[in-house]
Amino acid sequence: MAPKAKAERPQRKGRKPLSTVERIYGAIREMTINYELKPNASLNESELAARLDVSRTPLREALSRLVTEGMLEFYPNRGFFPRTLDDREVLDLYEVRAVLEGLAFELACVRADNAAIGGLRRYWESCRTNYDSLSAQKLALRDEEFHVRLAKLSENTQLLKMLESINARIRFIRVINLESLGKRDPLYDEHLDIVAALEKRDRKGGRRTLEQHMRLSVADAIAATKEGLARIHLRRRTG
Amino acid sequence: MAPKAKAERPQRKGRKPLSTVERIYGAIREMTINYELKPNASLNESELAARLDVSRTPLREALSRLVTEGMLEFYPNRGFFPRTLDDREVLDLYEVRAVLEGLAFELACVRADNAAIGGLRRYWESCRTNYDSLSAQKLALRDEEFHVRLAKLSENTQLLKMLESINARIRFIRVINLESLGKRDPLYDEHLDIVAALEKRDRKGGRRTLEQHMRLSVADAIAATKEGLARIHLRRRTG
DNA sequence: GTATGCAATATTGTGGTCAATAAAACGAGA
DNA sequence: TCTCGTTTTATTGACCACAATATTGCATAC
Repeated sequence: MAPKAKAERPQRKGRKPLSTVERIYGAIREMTINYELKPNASLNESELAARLDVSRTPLREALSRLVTEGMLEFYPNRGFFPRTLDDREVLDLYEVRAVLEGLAFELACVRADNAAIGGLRRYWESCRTNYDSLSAQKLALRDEEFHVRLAKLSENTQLLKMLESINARIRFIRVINLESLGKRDPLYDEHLDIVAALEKRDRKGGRRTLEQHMRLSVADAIAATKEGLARIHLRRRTG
Repeated sequence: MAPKAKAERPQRKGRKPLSTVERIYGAIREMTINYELKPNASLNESELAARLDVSRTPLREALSRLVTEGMLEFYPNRGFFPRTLDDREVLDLYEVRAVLEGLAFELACVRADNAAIGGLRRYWESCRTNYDSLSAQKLALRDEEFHVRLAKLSENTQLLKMLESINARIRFIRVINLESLGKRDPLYDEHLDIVAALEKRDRKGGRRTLEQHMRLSVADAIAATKEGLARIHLRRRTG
């Protein structure tokens, strides 16, 4: 008999069944993003497995995924190491992020229709409510959401994925940065400026505004990582 | 006694011990890059494990790594699926790649010293030998090497990693593209132009040249993926 | 001939076990 | 008290077995 066809790919994500591995992958990802796992020290697989109530096999699969994502490092026979926080890496990521956002903006100028742009504007204007009393944490999430929505307008899936990955890795720093921000209005207005440029399809101008907006000074990066490390250390003491 | 310190991170990669997982990870990565695994069909873990002479446990860890890298897709209870080849994704990756290369170039203009730039020039000039008789495969590798070296001059590790990842994913397409190239001199000369711009620290001009150089037309992308799919299909019959 | 439900088969998911390796603790000698 | 080498302990590496799930094959009904 002729060889029978193998199983073809299932229909793309109707609804997610969410396996064990994917569940704990998300959980561990959140932990590393928030530096709840000691950076720079090997993490104990058995301990973590027990905490998550799974065995080491699926745990290691989840950890493996995080390796290529840059969340963890892996040393043979030594184990998985949560990433450390250093200003070189932060600066590097900021540089890449700025240029990717710039690309997203330019593509959005070309590809997004007015309705979609209107949606972005409405989203950000709706964030005006209680804006000044928001915690830095919440503000960071809304800011991130704004940028994600902008990126979606580019209609470039790969670009979106990379930006989301970078955003996750620098979220901790972003929060610290926003906390130290005295006045928040500039940030709010800059987003509106970006939307305005988008509406005018002003690729060059908008991109300039955006990349300006996303820049992180070396001094700020160093200060933020210093503060971040201190906070991680403190958290450890207090429990 | 005070709580003792946990194991700190080992000295950064003196030489790599290369564990089993990392070994097969690289092997499978190559296979997917070259589409030696049926795209769009679930791959059989037991079979592949036997072929690589390992058990399923380390195999699945390696496969998991490739998921976040975009090389494989994972569907719970269905298994791992080698990625398919579609022109939307190819175009997306090309767009991102162009802008990242542009960034690398600009950073290199600022950060690379003359000696390093000289090294890049010498590397590419050394590629002149037998240039026209090189296989598309070999040419693609040298081209990729050139771009990697350029990216290294940016001194941005994250950027370098992302570019390497993207390059791997589009290598197959690159080769097809290079094959259909009638005359190769333009490509060779463009690289020299880029080096020249770098030597002159001409950020804007060089970036323009570079992004021009890296562009892929929609038509070419469609043609290349079509050809690619045909080739994969053909290989299956004959091989 | 097509469809539907059930049985048989194949494949993935996960826990357990033990070997290999690294880290820690210990002890002898200087 | 420090250093070096040895023993002990802890942790990771990987195979296997079986459970959970999906896929295929088959038979019966319409």
